[in-house]
Amino acid sequence: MSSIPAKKSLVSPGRKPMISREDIIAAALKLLGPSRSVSTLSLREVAREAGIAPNSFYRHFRDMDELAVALIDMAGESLRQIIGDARQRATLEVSVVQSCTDAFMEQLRADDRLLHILLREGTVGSDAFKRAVERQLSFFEEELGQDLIRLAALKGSGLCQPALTAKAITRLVFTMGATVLDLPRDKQDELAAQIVKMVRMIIAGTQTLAAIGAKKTD
Amino acid sequence: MSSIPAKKSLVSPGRKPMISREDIIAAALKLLGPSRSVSTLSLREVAREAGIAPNSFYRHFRDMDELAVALIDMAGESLRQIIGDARQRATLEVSVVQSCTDAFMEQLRADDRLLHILLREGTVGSDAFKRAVERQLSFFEEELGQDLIRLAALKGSGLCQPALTAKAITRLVFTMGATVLDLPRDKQDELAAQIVKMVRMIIAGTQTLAAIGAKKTD
DNA sequence: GCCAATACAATACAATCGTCTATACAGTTG
DNA sequence: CAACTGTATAGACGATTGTATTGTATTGGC
Repeated sequence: MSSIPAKKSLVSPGRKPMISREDIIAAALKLLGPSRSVSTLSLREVAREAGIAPNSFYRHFRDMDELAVALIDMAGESLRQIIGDARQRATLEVSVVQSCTDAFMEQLRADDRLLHILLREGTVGSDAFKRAVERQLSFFEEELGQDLIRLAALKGSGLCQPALTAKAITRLVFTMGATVLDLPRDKQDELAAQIVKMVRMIIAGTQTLAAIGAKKTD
Repeated sequence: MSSIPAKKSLVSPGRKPMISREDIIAAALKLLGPSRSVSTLSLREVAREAGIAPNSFYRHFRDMDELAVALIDMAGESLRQIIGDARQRATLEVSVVQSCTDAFMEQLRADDRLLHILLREGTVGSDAFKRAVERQLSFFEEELGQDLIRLAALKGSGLCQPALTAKAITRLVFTMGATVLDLPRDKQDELAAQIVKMVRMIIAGTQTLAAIGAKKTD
């Protein structure tokens, strides 16, 4: 992506920046929590937390919306990294599904603020914000779709509309994940188990439909 | 459920109310839209729209939060009514799934503000608000679960964990519905078709898993 | 007709918001 | 050294927020 002060001379005369984009992002993250969403953050509040004057915010972001989009992009990249790792750790013993959902739930429980944002704020906020969330979700769907195809080929099981299946799984897991965040610790495991079952249900469904479709075309 | 001035003398001397709870709710609904969520509404704004002084708002609601919960409850009841009708209209020709999702999508397209709220604001807002949404969703799941059981008995097909299946379908349809709201008219039908397929996928999955489970216990 | 109860309006308050202008500071460059 | 330049700050503006207080209009029962 591109940082805001796009035009930057090779040497930079003038006062050294006291604060970076990342510092502001960190400050914003510190303010966020289970009962505090990005859309309720004010510019002044973030600036206060970052220890800068309200106006200094503008040196790094055009407005709060741009900060929000930056947060979403970070969240998406972070989670894809995590899931990517989990994918590679998956063996023939531990299924990809189990491995990935485990990683997902672990990250949920780690109270990852970035993940919070990605899960729960896709439906409110500015258009730019919603589009950013949608983009990250579609990245996920794409990767998951590839996974499903690979998995089906490996196991020789059918696969009905991989893209659609990936979309269903992604959206379902993300909403369910969002509700997990509001649950007390002791109920989280229960819901986590439910999520895994739901995913298996969808996968079983796509395989069954594929089998029926194949039979019909015989 | 209960109006705010709970203590009401049997006889009521005094000025007649010029405005009702419902008027305020109507004003709030008029302000809402695709790019305006309940959580961004201010008390003054609603009062202005309703044509009353800011303070008069308190005669009917304790705060904006209570208004929001009232909206959610209305939305839930409304949609359940609609789906209930669709359920009864379903014949052997037109499946319950098709009939209900059709009714759902039709309501979506009708730009029903109440439905907007229910779909997209479950993850932000106050605890009371989130709990209200969660409650309405669980009502849905309950009814859908009964439907699934009836359907399975009728068709003689298996059914693996009806409650879980109902939950998966409900959550998936609701999130997908929320993304439909942000789509241009011409893409909505496409996504609507996808949703139906996803639901069929889950149902196929639950039946398959039930069959496997039955075979195992043989 | 009067009284008490009620509903609403008017005004005001402190707090917060985003943003504008002007200014002080810290480096680099000549 | 002085001049320039980009950074950060200070202060203020107008707007808006939720709410407390106070006042006024209207109604029904006596």
